[in-house]
Amino acid sequence: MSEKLRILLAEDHETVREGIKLLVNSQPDMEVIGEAGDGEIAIKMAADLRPDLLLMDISMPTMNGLRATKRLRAISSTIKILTLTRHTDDGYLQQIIGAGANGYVLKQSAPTELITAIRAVCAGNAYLDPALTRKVMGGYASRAGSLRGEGKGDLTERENEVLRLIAFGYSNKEIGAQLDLSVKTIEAHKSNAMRKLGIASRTDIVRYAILQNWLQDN
Amino acid sequence: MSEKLRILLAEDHETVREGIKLLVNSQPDMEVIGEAGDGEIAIKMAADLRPDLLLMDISMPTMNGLRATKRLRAISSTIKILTLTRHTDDGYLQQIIGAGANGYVLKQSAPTELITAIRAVCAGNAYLDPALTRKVMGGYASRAGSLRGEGKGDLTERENEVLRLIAFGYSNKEIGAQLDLSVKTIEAHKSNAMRKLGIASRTDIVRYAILQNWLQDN
DNA sequence: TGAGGCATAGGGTTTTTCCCTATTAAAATT
DNA sequence: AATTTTAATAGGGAAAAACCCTATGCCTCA
Repeated sequence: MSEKLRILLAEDHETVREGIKLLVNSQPDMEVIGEAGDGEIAIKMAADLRPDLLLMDISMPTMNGLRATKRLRAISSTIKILTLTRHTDDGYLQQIIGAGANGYVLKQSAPTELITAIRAVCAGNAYLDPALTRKVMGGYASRAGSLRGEGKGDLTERENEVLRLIAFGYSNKEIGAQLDLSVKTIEAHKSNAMRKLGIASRTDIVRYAILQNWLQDN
Repeated sequence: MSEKLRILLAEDHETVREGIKLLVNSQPDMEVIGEAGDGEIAIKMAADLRPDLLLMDISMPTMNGLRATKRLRAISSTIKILTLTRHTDDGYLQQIIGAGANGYVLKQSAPTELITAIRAVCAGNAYLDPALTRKVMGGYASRAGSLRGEGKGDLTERENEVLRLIAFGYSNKEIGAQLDLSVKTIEAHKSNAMRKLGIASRTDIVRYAILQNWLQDN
């Protein structure tokens, strides 16, 4: 019990990041050894610095936390991943846990929650924000098995791109113009993506986009 | 130069709030004298504690920062208001300044930015995040006069309702069914709202909805 | 080497949106 | 009190967009 827990911090809002850093560093047994403002940089730094734990915001530009989690898991299975998020949605939780995260803390929660979570995860436990535990207990566990493994096949880059633009309010035609593709191609991507996600309406696309954090300011 | 600057902090994410508090309190000439997780509570506390400055997140539940700013201005014209936000959009900036805020800092900016802003605003200056200054200089100043005062008339309840549902991906027909109105009525509300806002496309509606924080998770 | 996923796109039908106009009631202005 | 403006409702008809079905190269992987 001599060394401090070495923590890598990935969060795109600098002010928030600084706050978390101060909080973590105020703990006697923890230390922030690096910071990244983006998922891509985060995994590079993780590969390099080999932290005990990567504390990561789920919604970051370029590479979001979900993809970054998968990517890092492919590189290392020992580095712990604790995700920090605003989302209380079950589906999202499912995804991130499935991707190999060790814990999930809400930004809304008390700072002590975060510290507790870091300790728990570093000790080898899974940590779920108490506000979410109930949800998970109530039904999701049963479905978890079926989701793990095959999942509902990931969308391709193009499909994601198209859905994102649709959610933003662009028409298929406008998207076609923007990507220099025929409207028909856009329609096909849209339709395939929706089939894959098992959704059927424009509102479902928007809902999906919200969960993916595509509809933030910019 | 004896007393510390007394700061009231309004921000709904507790982790973020704690971070900012640590940051502010780490300054020798500043002190967080109260915290609120919601706009309504914030103005009550402000009336009570009479802080030098209210540092407020624009996007909070119940009463958002924009409304809270207007409300507080009606109570006191001496308490400084510094808004903290993720939004870089000009229109929003316009609104919040118009409502009587003294400064506007982006969450993305460096923590020192925030500290600088607090000092500037408390000294009686207006403070705009450098990342935004250029935008304001480039064209908005000219339009500002016309906007101030009559503004682009607020939307009615119905109009807001319709725009919100449109942003969520519902078709005019679906909205009509939901509100038990004719499609034609929905079309009219939509069209009027867009004219009032000076916007022309579906994407503008989505952008507006994002700024209104209508498209958050739930 | 063949099965399936991916990216691309056309044809034709159905659905939705857009533009203009209209009625009534309530609110603001003069 | 009379007039003007705004809000909420809605129709008709033209234009645009979305939807459903089908199709073609191109890879990859078993």
